[in-house]
Amino acid sequence: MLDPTEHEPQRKVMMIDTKSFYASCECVALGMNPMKTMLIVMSQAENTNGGLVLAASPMAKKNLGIKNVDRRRDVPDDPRLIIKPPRMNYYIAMNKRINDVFREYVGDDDLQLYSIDESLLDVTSSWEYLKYRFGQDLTMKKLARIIQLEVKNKMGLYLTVGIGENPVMAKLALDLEAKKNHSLIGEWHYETVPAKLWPITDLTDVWSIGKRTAKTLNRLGIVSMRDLAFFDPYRLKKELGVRGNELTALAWGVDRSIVSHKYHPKENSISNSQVLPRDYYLERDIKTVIREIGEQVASRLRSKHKMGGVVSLYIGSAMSETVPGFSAQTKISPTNNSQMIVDALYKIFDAHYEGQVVRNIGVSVGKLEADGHEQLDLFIPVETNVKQHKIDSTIDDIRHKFGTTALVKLSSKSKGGTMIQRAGLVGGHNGGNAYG
DNA sequence: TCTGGGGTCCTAGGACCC
DNA sequence: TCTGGGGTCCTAGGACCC
Repeated sequence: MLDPTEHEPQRKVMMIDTKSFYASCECVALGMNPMKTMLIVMSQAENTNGGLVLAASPMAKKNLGIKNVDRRRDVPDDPRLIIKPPRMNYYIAMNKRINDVFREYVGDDDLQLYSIDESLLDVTSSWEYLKYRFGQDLTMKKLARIIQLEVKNKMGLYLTVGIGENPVMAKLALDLEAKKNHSLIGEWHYETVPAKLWPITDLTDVWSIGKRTAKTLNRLGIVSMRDLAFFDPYRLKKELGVRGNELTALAWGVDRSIVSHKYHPKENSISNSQVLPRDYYLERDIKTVIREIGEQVASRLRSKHKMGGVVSLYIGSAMSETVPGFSAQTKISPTNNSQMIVDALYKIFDAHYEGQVVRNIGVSVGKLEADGHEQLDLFIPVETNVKQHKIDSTIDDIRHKFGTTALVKLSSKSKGGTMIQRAGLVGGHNGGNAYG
């Protein structure tokens, strides 16, 4: 077979993440070295049995065997271990500083923020400039080292760098090689994919392949990435639809997307969800939490000046419950009004609820659009609409000034409410300030 | 894993229209 | 009516990632 990747884009791409990001940020805040300190960041929400490990420093992982998502009870009682609550806003600020460093090496168009601790850099178009600046013998590995050192010197953080000829290859190099190398750098090319990717037999190690997909592939007799690469692509397409095509490309390290052509995924939905601290038996209590989460989502919509046109509710049953949970959604006329969103949630709930014992509740609002031109619902008197808007804005003001707990509706103080315990959370983690 | 939380994308199938 | 086919919109559910 001729080289099927011969005509694929050959660019200079890096996927960079920060080693144990949250934990490392806490280490440097204490003036300590992230690679030499045993530290974990642990949330302390009521419903996680007193805490959940969100990040562990390399030494905490290595010496104490702590893993992310461990529970408090799994954490050994060791006097050397430093335990810190999460401060999302601080991590967001640190992430911004790191990306400011990246902008010295690539233009804005060639930088894509992938997650809170991962960024994609395409240095193809700045390569000549970079060679001029750092020497004609510059290589991607050398450049990775230069960037690592700058961030280490400026902020005390250690970067892990995956280098590839396209975004997905850089991501694979990061996940599958860089993290294991002492240099914290991994470099892949199309030619090295067979040696580095194909031997993998635990398919879930590969980005975008989860447990279910791995199982489906196994069922087709595919037990390694090599098998995947050579599996009949037409049959795979037939079995898995477009996903089949994506998987074949993945096995060859192929990805035709270009960073500077990145499409800006417009924010499509805002959601909040929680595992309740105990099983909920009473419909009234369940509805109280639905209202709280609905109000929280509505408040986030308003602070982003967005309105949502579809509301969805997810109810998860307790483990002991035989009746399954449900999720359902409904279209609404676009709004960010708390009462309208909660009303829609209640309508969904009433239509589907069959008395289940509940442990999980989620609310999502989608079809977002900019607010400011809200259609007034013709069936509600104008004054009511305006008045409701005023009430919501006032509540938001108070929450901004005094924190989320300052104003909790009376029913939240009943047994069902969880708002008080959850106050101050950002993205489900403790934001470390009044309002995220 | 007796239950973390926020988010995106894809698909199947039904309703409805031309 | 034992009737075709294409397109769009909508909902429920699945899968995966950080």
